Amino acid sequence: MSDIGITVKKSEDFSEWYTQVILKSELADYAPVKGCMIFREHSYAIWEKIQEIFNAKIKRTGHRNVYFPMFIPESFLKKEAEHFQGFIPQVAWVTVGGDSQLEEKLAIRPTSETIMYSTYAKWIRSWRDLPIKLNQWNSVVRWETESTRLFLRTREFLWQEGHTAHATKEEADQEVKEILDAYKDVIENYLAVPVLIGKKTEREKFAGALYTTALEAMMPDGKALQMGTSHQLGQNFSKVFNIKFLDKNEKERYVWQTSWGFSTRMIGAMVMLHGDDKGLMLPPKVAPIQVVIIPIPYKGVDAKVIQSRAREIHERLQKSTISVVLDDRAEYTPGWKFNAWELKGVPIRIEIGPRDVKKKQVTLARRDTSERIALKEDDVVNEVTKLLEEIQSNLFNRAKKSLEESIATVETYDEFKEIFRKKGGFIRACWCSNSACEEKIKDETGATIRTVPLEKEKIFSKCVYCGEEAKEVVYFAKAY
RNA sequence: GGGGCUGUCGGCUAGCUUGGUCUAGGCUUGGAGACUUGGGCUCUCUAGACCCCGGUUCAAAUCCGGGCAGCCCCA
Repeated sequence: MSDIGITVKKSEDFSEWYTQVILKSELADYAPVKGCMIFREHSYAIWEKIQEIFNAKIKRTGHRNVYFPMFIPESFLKKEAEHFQGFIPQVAWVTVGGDSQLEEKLAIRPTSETIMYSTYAKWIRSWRDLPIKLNQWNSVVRWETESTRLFLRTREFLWQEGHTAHATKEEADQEVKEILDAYKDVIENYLAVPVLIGKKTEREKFAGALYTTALEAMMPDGKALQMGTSHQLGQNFSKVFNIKFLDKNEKERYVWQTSWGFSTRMIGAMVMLHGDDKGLMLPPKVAPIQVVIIPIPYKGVDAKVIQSRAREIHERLQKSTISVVLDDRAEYTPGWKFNAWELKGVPIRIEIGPRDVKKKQVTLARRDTSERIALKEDDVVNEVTKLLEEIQSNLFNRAKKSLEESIATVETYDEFKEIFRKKGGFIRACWCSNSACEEKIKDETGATIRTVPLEKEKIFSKCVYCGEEAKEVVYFAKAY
């Protein structure tokens, strides 16, 4: 075993394992600037898949893509006080252009509410102009000073941000929910990452929002990772940016708005959740390469026959919708290739050797179970298609099971602390809805309320901290 | 926000405590070739490094200061 592969076990040194998987599978690399990363072909291809899937979904529901500039005048950012307070510590500024000092410094967007909404004010006059449902794929900069992690926390990251304006609160509520459902579909059914869905508390909500909904996943090290957020902004921004319209009754009204986003950090979640000691394990639906074919020639046996069989199978799969690569490089041994492609997370490997040729079969190897299956050549396309689906659901089911196992229900604060310290995960507890208790728990344990279920769960005890009457069941965890 | 650790060929590292044959060693990778191919084969040849800036000293990979970058722990 050389250093080409992963040299630590996921279960023994999770942090080191995570870094190695990303670097060695060539998903990403470090950039020369602190906290910045390079998305290499492998991770960018995954991101493109995600874009494809999500674009199709939101376009079906009337959203369109746009691009707004990355520079935001300071005065714009300051208009909504809460928003400004929330982002100011992390904003990177441009103060000089060429050799002249700028009159007003420009923020490099940490998010685009302000620049987009100042423009929405121009575009919206009448109820006929509504709704506006725009999305953009871009990068944002948040100048993290704490330690940064590849994909999870970087100073610049890729994301999509959707920004809508509606005539009524109900419509905006509906939009928040619709996007939340779209996110759930992408994250669970494509990335195979199961999530808890709910609202954020006042303390955790987006700066400037009326309320925030979010999707939270649980990582193998017991920490929760936020996979996406969808905010009801109310009229907070429309009032400060003066986004008004005349309704059908000729009455002037402020619009109701939403914003929502998910970022490349979800790729990090996928890596952590599905990867193993051999490296990456990609869910078939987002894997840039779903199948790799490795011919196994022997000297003395007719190598040409094996080559041509491999090509034939390759062609057959290419004609279907399966994304397939034929690795017929002579310089590497089959064993070397097995390891290399497993490291990259390819879901299915097809081996074709003398034994297979003789029996008119191919040998399939599953990345998720390491199982080897012999298949009749003629069944390849059908069987591979079926198997890809099976691997997809196997990955999700496994992760779902571990999510469920990570949730511990507690009634007392002692239990809370004990379980939280020992294994992390989600702690399900009753809460009095008082921010003071939430704050104390965070100070004393580091756990925050990750989510308040949308459909209230049945109260089963007093508030876990203060012992007063509880108002809701919530999920605590340490956050990434 | 606080504390700690680290930085040597592309990767992993030896050397640093006690400055001096270090002209920086090994493994791996990269390049050329041979031999092979059902789990990272083997052999030959070859290329490749002391993070940056400053200081101490006859002499710095080694000691000191600063910077940059990475990692860990606590809040």
